[in-house]
Amino acid sequence: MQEQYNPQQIETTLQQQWEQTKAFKVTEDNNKEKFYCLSMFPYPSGRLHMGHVRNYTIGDVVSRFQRMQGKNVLQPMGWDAFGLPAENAAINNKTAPAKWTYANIDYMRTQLKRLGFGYDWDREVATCKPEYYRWEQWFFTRLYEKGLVYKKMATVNWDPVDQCVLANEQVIDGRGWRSGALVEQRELAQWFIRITAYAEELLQDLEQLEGWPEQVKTMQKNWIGRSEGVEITFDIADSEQQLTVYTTRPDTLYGVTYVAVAAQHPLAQQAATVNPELAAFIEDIKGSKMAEAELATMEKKGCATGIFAIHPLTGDKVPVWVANFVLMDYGSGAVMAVPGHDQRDYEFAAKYGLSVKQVIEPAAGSTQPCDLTQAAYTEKGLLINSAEFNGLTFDEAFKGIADKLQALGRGEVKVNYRLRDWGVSRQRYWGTPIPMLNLADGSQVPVPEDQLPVLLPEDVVMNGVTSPIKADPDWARTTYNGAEAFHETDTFDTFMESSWYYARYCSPDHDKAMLDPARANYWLPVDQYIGGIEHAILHLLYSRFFHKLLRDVGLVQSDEPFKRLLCQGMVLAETFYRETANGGKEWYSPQDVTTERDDKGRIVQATLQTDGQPVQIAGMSKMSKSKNNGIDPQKVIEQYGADTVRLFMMFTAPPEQTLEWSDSAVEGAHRFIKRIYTLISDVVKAGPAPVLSSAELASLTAEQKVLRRELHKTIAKVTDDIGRRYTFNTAIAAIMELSNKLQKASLETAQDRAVMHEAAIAVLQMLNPIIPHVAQYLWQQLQQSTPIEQTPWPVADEAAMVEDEKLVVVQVNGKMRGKVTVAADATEEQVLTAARQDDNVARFLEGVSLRKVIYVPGKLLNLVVG
RNA sequence: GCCCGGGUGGUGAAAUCGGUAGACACAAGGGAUUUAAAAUCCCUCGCUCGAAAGGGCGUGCCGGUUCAAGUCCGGCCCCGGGCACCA
Repeated sequence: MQEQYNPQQIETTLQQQWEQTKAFKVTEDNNKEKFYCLSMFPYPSGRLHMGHVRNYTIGDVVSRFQRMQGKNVLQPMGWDAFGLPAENAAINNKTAPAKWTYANIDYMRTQLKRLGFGYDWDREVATCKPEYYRWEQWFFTRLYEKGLVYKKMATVNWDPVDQCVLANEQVIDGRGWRSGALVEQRELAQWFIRITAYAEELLQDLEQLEGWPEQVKTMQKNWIGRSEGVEITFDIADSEQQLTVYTTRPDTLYGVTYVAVAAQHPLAQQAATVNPELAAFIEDIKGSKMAEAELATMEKKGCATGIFAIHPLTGDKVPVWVANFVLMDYGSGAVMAVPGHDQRDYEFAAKYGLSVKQVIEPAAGSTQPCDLTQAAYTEKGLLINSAEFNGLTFDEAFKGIADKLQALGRGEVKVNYRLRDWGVSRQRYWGTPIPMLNLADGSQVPVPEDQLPVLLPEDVVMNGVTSPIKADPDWARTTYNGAEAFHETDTFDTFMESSWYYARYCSPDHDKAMLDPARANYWLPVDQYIGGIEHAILHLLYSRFFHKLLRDVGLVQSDEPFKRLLCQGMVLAETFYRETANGGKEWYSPQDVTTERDDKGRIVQATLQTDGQPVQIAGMSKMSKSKNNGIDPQKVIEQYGADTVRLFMMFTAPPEQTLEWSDSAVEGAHRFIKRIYTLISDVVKAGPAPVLSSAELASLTAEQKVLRRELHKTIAKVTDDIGRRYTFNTAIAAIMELSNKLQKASLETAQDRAVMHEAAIAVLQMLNPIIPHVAQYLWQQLQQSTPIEQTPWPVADEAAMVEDEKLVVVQVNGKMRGKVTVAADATEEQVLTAARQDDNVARFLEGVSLRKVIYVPGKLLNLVVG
């Protein structure tokens, strides 16, 4: 055994062994319980960042733990390889997106291997390979045949200078990121998948996801946004036309004083042809961005159309306005406005001098003041000014008004969802070509199955504006039934690829179908999925949707893809900057900055290493390129080894919380490994240890018994912390406490050594999922021949944990005044007697009478006095 | 703006079902070892009053429930994630 801990040597040696023996390759085995542990696959951006390291360390710890529980564990890895950054990098580096992506994958794969993650590398997938995306294309054509795919006009961000579509991310302050031109909204025909057809099931099935965080389920529920309301038809005055709105507050129908429509609404468009002021207004609001956040915070603007709608119950004429907060893409593109009982409508009415009508008055128990000169009254209450519905409650009025509208043929009760269909068309190159053909007559058909895949050319030159497959007139040209046809040149949203990769890992080599059902159904659903909270809605909802689609075409049997979900927090680091001459900020990497602390340990000054001059301290922030505060995992591995990085990640914060990078905490993690190294070293040096026989267990000294009790309590806690609670930080803390005690324990007698040996074995096994390299190395030093990851997890011995005494806290009026040690089976009276004998407790009982005694057995005694 | 989280010592955190607030670490201070340094080991460490025993205060802010509140309830402030074309 080497005197010094040498992580580089230990880790690379073991990693080579794992690679050569394919130590983590798995196949289906019906004699073992399966466990499918999946971490969200990375986008191959160039190098791993700390967020990846954290995500994959958690996954690896869970996988290795489950393996030691005797399960058949599948832990795969792959690449979410299509996406926008590859196109940008290709332009900047004068290369092709494919070449850049493959180079990144190769580099990042070596990084993952250097971290010692136990992946079955034979299952690796990259979504940009035809072997992968061909099945996605095939699946899309199936969905088309099932009527779940359709084409419609939808709005995109349009850069009028570069003549290209921009992602929301590429629009900065309303301008194109490259051209700086004011972005416009433009309508394009795009493909949609009918996720709304599954809205109800996606909502209902959240209930079976017991292993999901409540927070994520709530977010999905709100996103789907099921509501019950009434769809109401308004006639248009002096016209045959009609206008449809949806409302969840039909009880306020008598309070409607105007109707608002989107700029693209047919009525608005029509009115604009004869109304120059309206036409100018519509032109003006075309520039606003399409993000919902933008929409909600922007100034509400409107313009009267001159058109009037007829109130379906009163017959009154109400004006129709165009408003910038009504979107054509949502619902019918029109809303009824009740300024008396909706705050947005109220503000809009106030701004444009529209009338406000009160039709609800507060019911008993109302918490909101009702003063329509100040604000809308938005609570549900009792109806007034509503003809025969006066005096009714919300529920009564809902039904009464809905029934009346229905009888008049002017409305019906309808369940509505906030969820919108999934637009999957992207006007970019580096993605899966959409497998549809445009025919001469303007219709579209799916690419026939025998012509799949539609290949994306990889050897291309990017000009930064037009997609190479759009720029090349020959790429799209083909034939269909002997006639000329053109391939769709849009590609899929990259969420398409990430919506089913978890299933492809089960049979990644299958070339006859999307999945091999036998293998897929052995492994699926995923038992534990781990990834960032930023995916709580979109990716996880799309994957759940895809799983149901896969089920409905007969490829999988389960209803949900991920049984249990863990959302890990972000990784933050300190940020430092200097103001530049033009008032901007130049950010410096924390790795190039030296900090000084005051005597309380607070950072008081930071200087740049290269020039020794001070920099501004700007606090903790998510590791990012823009703040230049990313810490390169590679450097840390070179300095301390992969085990230290893994231990730091797991110890410093619970997995779902944000984690703050700290160089000194990394040092601390490294020190702990060195202490374990020394501890095992001492055990090895102390000489051979007998196995503890039952006779010896009976003859242990008091100290040995205490040590064994600590050991087995620790085993119980660590097993619960890793296996059930996923609080790896407290599991590690418990092992640290135990090892602090082991360090002080005697190794003199054979029996001492036997107890210590038992503890050393268990400590290494418990640490193995977290720091597998050094654990295996030390394991070998203890003359253990089976690789540690193949050994069963230690089991806590109940008999060893029995305590004969308990510490009971004594409170007087809820304040801690003393502690008494009593026999484990002491009665309440005995504890009370012991408490009264405590000097300090007695002091607080003097001169007052005991009114009440609360006793929590074996834990706490509260004496209420007065 | 809407939806979802979070806020505890100098710092990261712990307290699992309402029962000792601060486990385990980091930083800092003191000491041992060393020719010296590194490494290692030992001690102190929420604030405050006190020589000590011990007392008072303390989990973002205000209020409530309870024998007992970091934990439950109501209101507020601040920070973070998502908002449908970043992944």
